[in-house]
Amino acid sequence: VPNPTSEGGASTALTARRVGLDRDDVVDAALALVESEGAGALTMRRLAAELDVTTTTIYWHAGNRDELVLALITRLSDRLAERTVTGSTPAERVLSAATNIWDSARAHRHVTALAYQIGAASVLELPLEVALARDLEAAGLRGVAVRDALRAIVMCTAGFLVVALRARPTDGEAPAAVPPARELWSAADTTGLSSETVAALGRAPSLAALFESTMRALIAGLLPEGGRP
Amino acid sequence: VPNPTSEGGASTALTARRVGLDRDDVVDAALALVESEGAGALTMRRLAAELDVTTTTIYWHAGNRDELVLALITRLSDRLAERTVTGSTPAERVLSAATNIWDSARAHRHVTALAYQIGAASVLELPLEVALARDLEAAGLRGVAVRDALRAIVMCTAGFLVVALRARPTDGEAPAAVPPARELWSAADTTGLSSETVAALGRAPSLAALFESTMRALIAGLLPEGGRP
DNA sequence: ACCTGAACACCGTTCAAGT
DNA sequence: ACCTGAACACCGTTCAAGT
Repeated sequence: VPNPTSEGGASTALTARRVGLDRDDVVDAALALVESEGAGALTMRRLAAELDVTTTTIYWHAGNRDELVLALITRLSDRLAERTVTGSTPAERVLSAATNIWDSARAHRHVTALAYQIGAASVLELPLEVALARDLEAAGLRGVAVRDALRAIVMCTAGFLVVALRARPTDGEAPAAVPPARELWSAADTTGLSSETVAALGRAPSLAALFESTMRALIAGLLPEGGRP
Repeated sequence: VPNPTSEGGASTALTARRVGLDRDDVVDAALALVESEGAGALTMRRLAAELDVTTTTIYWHAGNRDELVLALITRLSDRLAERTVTGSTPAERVLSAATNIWDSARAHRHVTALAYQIGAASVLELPLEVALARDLEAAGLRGVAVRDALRAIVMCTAGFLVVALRARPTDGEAPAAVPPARELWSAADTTGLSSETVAALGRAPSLAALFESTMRALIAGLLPEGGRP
């Protein structure tokens, strides 16, 4: 039986062989690993195996795990295509810029979830936040008013994302057996609430639809004259 | 020198001594550990040491770590004092109920952060969410409209909380060296943005003040006639 | 029923050593 | 400069065994 790996080529020394690995290679491999299998798959040993080196080689090129994770988030941020903002009214354009953050995060759910974990979400989203700031200025805001409106929009988006990005059972991450909303609300003391409302509270809303309507309400309250031209 | 621990009392067998431990004792100790030192301090060995037993004893009483964490969150939820809702207009009362969630989460930051991690935030907040639902109905909403307004408010609050509850360097959790907003925005490509706005974006906002103004804007957009009586 | 001791299969990280 | 091998101090979890 032929050996498919490490066959052919000048057989060099058994130990300390030169692999020709780059820091970029390590970060790229780490990013690919997280994108395909989630943050839980990124262990130093697993990554080393993927690159066919020892764990210590990872440390030499990319530092410890925290540094590696930050590097991989920055790498994706650089790669992230600038999304275009559409809409004719200020409110519509701001909504579009916010939706870009929402869509981009869901398109890279594993890395985004990891970025949230270590508090580096704005490192990842920076270019999209800049675009949002521009349309906030175009809507008539300035200085701290832009800052406050931007942070409000970004934070509310983050709130939607923490539930949208939650690891599903199919992900392998095996989330704890937390009771679903239906069980929670049927067991709660809901005296004073109409049964119609209690029933509705037990059903999960459509996140995408709720995100849009919430953002519309929020943006209308944030922009001068509700963002109408 | 006198031995301060395990001295005095009938010296029983060296192994398999009856400790008289309860499942409640284990969950209480786990809760106390997380409240005082954060989720990172909750390891099975550490908890066992705290209770002066072996790790296997924890498993026998409380199951694995996931079950234990869920139990500890449920325990705190039961203990959480019902907070009173104040205000005369519907909008004010809804804001008060939302602020209760915000305040309660910050009063129990470590457990709340843990609950968010495993997606069990609404287990912890359930009583406060019920109170919010009541005032949403009092404001004239019904059924799915209550559900959607409640989820919007709760999710936006969650977004603020993920940054408010972020582990500080003083916590021992040693967060990764993610660059502060100032560095981020001064290095970003901010062409088209006024320098006044760029400077503002580099400074962190007051979270508490921003939470209140954001909630006011959101609630006004969510309630019929903006929540005015 | 309640608890221990030992073990298994993992982690991140460090350090002396090789080429 | 670049990489290995061995080790340290941790994890969660299981299992046979004790009383």
